[in-house]
Amino acid sequence: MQQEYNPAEIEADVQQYWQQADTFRAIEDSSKEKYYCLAMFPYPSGQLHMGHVRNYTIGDVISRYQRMQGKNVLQPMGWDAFGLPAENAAIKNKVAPAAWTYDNIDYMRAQLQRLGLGYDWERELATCTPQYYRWEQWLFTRLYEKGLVYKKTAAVNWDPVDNTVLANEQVIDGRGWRSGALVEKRDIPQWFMKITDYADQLLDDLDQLDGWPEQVRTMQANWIGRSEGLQIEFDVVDSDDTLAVYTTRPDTVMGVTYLAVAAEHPLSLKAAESNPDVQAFIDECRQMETSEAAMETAEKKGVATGLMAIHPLTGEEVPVWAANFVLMGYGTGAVMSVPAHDQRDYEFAQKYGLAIKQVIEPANNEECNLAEAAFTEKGKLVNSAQFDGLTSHVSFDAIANELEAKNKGERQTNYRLRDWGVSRQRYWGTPIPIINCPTCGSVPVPEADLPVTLPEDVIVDGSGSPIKSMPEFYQCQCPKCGGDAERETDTFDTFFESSWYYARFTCPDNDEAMLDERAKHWLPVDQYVGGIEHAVLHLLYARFFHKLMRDEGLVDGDEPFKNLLTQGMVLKDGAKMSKSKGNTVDPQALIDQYGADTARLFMMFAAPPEQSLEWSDNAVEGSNRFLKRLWRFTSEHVEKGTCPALDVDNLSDELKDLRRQTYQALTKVNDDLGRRHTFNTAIAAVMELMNAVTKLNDDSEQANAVVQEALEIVVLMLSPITPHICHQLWQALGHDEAIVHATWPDVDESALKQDKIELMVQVNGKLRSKINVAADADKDAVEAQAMSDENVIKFIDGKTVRKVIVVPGRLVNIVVAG
RNA sequence: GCCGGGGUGGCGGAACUGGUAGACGCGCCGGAUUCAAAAUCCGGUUUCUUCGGAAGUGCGAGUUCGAUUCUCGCCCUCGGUACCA
Repeated sequence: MQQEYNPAEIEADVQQYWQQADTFRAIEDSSKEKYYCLAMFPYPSGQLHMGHVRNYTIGDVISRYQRMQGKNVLQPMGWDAFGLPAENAAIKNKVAPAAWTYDNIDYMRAQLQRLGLGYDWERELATCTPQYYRWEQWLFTRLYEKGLVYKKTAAVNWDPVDNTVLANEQVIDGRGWRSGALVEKRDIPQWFMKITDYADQLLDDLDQLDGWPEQVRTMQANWIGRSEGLQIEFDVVDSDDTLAVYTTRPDTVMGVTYLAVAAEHPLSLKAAESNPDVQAFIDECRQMETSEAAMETAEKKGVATGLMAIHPLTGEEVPVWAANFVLMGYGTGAVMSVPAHDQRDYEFAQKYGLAIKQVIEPANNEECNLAEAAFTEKGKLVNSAQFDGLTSHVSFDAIANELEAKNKGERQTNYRLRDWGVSRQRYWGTPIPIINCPTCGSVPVPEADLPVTLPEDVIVDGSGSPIKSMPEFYQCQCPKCGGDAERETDTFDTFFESSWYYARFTCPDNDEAMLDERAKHWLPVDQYVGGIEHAVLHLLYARFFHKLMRDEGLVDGDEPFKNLLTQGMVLKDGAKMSKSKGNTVDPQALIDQYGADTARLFMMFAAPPEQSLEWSDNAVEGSNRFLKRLWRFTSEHVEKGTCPALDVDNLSDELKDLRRQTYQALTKVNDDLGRRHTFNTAIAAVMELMNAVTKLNDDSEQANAVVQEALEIVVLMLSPITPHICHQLWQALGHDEAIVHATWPDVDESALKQDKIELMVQVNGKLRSKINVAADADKDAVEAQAMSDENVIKFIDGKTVRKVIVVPGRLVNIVVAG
């Protein structure tokens, strides 16, 4: 064994061994328990960043640990290859998005291999290949036939200078990021998926996901936002029009003093024909950003349309206002306003001098001051005619019944969740497999004609998608009538591809079907690992897709991901690493300098996976130092030659102690790796054990045997985290079989036994002494020993003992008076 | 704005079920080794202190024999907010 730790050499050798032995190839084997571990696949942006290193190391550690538990592990890797950055790079560097993407994939694949991640590369896939995306095109046409897909107009951000649609992140302070032009809202026809048809399932099935973090389930439940309420119809004065609004607070309906409609609402548009103020307001609203955050934080503005609506219960006339905070694409595009009991309505009413009418008073004797703010709690009804005196709760049914009887209202379940708009006016994505025929309308591309292949040899110049000006792409015949028709030139939202890749990994080579029996073998994913930023959108869409595929008979079970680990971000100087901030650290430099094992060890040691991780050059050095120490110590130990068998019954106290520490560390690491996924504390436990092993000052043969046992367990415990060095150390410790095939060690319970344990003694909750007691001592004996302790007497002498609390195995607290 | 996290020494973090606050590592300080340095090894390291102790986990209250942990109200910060992935 070499004296010097040489990671570059070791890692190259070990990686070559894995490759030659095809170690990580996953083959379906029903005789072993399967374990499917998946880390969220990367967008091939060019190089790996630290977030990737962290993500994939976590997945690899879990995979290797489970493999040592005897599971048949599947750990695949692929590329989320469609997306905006490829088009931006194409404009900047004048390369086609496809070529840029494939180059990036080649480079990043090599980086992943250099990290020693145990993937089954046979299953690699890239979503930008027709072999992959043809199946989502196929599924889309199936869903079209089922009526789960429809077309409607929806708003996009339009850059009038670049003549292109912008993503929300490309709109900065209301202006296009490249042109600087004021961005406008533009309504265009787009495809939608009826995710709202699955809203109840997506909500209810969250209960099945006990392997998910509670916070993610809560976020998803809030996002879906199921509510029970009432849809109420208002007639419009001097018109046949009616105005529908939805409310979860029918108890406040008697307090409605105005209605608010979206700027693009038909009533606003109608009013604008004769009212230039309304037209001016509509024009102004067209220059608003479409993002929810921008809408909610923008100044609330409105204009009276001049129209009046009739309150369905009181018959009173209330004004109809157009307001910028009401979204046309959400609900009915209109809301009822109760300024006395809704804070936003209150502020709007104050600003425009609209009436505030109290109809709820606090149920208990609380104060409420409507001169200062709205009273938004539930309570007791007042100024509400026949409903006076009812509680908010009881009045729900009374008012709903009354409105239903008058045919002016209907109980309704609503969701905050909106249908999924999947159309993108971009080039680098999956073509939407629809043909628009002047006579037949929208016609799905027949299965035999799939895939609709995206041309890859194109020039992207920032003035819109190239396939929109390629007749050879869009000119076609209608599959129904045979007449001239045009292909859809929009592409899918890239969340489409990432919504089912986890399933395709089970059978990526199948060119006859989207999925086959292997999907039923491997799914669900046993452990999914990825960034917390995907807590809602990606994970919700993937859950939706799983249910769609289930209903097509393609997969079993309701949910795709049994357990979820959401990892935190990698920071430097407290901020997310980004090119614009100039605070990036290149993982390649880290690997080149210290090797993959040091990179992996640092990543796992610096913080628990769910928390953000602060980058530190010094701490990397520390991780490297530990590996060097481990290498040197093992090498020195091996030099001493083979050691005799352990004689566990005749060891010195010191050696017994070391054996106890060894198995205490193993117990801790078992729990940290297997259950808690707190790799940082597992590593700390191993370091602590190594400190104890190093300190042992005993040259006897039996000491050598105890050290051998400890080192073997240390190497086994570390091997999922730093697999290369452990592979070599395992051989040096005298094993012929590669450590990757070794099984996880068992705890020797007899080594953990202790005769005496240390207890803390507190007086009035303050630590005053520590006592050693027999491990099996009863409460009375422990209490007596604590009371007679010298340091304790100092604090209780002459005082009345009120109470003594004995927490077995932990502490004694003596409560005294005076 | 709304939804969900986080805040503990000089720094990253530990304390898992309400029971020793600061494990482990970094940094720093002192020592050994060295002609010297690097590397390595050993020891110390929350703050204050009259050396008895006292205070201390973002801020302010509360529950408890006992609170980093539970409750309420704030402050700061991060993620998401439906066309970034």
